[in-house]
Amino acid sequence: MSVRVRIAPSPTGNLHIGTARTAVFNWLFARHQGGQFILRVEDTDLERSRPEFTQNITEGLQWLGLQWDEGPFFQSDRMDLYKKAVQTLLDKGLAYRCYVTAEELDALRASQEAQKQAPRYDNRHRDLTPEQEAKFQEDGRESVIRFKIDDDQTIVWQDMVRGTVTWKGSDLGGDMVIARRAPADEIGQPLYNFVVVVDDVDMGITHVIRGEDHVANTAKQLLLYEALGANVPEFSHTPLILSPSGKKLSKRDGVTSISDFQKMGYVPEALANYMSLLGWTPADSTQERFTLEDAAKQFDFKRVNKAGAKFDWDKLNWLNSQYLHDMAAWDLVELMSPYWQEAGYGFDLESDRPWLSQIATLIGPSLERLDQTTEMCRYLFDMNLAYSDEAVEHLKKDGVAEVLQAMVEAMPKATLATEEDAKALIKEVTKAAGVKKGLVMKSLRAGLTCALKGPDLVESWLLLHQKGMDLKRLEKAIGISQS
RNA sequence: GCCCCCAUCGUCUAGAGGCCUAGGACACCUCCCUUUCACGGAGGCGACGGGGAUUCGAAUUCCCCUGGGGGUACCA
Repeated sequence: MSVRVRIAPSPTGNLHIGTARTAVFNWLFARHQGGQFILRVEDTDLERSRPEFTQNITEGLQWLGLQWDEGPFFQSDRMDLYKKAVQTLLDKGLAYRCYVTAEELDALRASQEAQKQAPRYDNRHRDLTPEQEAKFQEDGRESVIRFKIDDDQTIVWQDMVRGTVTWKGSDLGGDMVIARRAPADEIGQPLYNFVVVVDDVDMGITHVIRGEDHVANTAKQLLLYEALGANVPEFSHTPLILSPSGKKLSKRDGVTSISDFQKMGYVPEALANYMSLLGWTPADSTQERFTLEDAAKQFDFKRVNKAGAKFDWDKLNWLNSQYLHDMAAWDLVELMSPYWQEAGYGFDLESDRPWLSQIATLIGPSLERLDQTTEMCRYLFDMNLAYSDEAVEHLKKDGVAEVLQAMVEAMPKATLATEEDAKALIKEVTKAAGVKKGLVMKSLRAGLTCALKGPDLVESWLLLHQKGMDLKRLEKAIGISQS
């Protein structure tokens, strides 16, 4: 039988990194097995689900390179199927209507808590007589539908990452609600744990791969498979991504949605690479950089960890920088240009092509995240750029104005097309002014780039020269130097 | 409270009884390259949570403790 897996995000927020990592594992497994990867949007919570989140999720998955083979399917389109399944359980006597009110339930929980007992439903309406039920209905009580859970049973499954997992029926909290409150002659909105099973069965899912936070759900769902008379899939519960403080990563931890990572200038290859490394290692554990395709070739749950992994920005940044450094100049230009545009820099992708490529070659190796290109390249675009304090301090030193003046005078007579040209000119001015070369270099850097740190000076100069920015900058710098 | 799970450098991890004086990567430190900053290169620092047990031999097996995490909805 061919492998079928799914990612089942809930559109109650943007694509979360935890969901994305689960998607990565599902995708890798599907590809490794030559199976199908299915996208199912779990929007049974009508209150919290929003279409823009669905869009964010699908775009994020595609951006990461996690293309699905089937879907997206929406649970909100499949309500009839679920209600029919609820009815089946009702008919089989495996589920029943429970008329307990929210207040009664609260009271029950409060007393359990007071006695330091685990909160659980006491199954009080499991065996209502027809007369009792009629009475509740006459009183106008609505009902939820509960699935019977036998306290005495033991639930066992072989988890592909955790091995044998055992659960006691009595630790499942009593008979579980599978459909929300509704008038007693209707079936209310079916709930998560139930619809998941109906869908996984209906869609022929062979392997359920999800986060460790779902283990208790799996125990409940296994009972539902049995009740529905369906084949049980394999389960894999992957370790969670933890915040640097060690807790399950949540929205509270700052950047957690894939679209935020994208905005910050992470490339999808790096992020996907990093996510797969969080909890999985290739057979050759020294191999840290790989594409999703390469990982898929050898992906195996035997090499997935059980312990949660803390999210480490440093390592992600490093991986991202590696992808950036290896990128062809023009590819990098295309990724950086949106940031330049946003900053209001003037350039033309067509006519400035060679110039832009040179910029990419120059700063590419220093780039860790794409968004850094804005500040890193500002001196190449912005004539109103402010001088750094250090640069001003240097410019005001004795002799600097003279050096710059000598350069300004020598420049119009020289050609500045190659590195050699620039170096020759520096040498010439250094000699004529009778100063140390270091002073010329530093002054030039301050005058030309408005800072004391930055990319290679000569290369930068050449780039500035092409746009006629060098002479203007130096003249402005002389003004500062003499003020 | 109750249930379940986990436990190797600061972090991600390799390790499935002798190959371990515990390997790699990130971070950090030093040096080299470079009259700047990065990049790159070469080194360095740095861990088997504790206690028992099994064994000739344990990071690797078992038990207890401790610590951490997850779950405990008419959310997903």
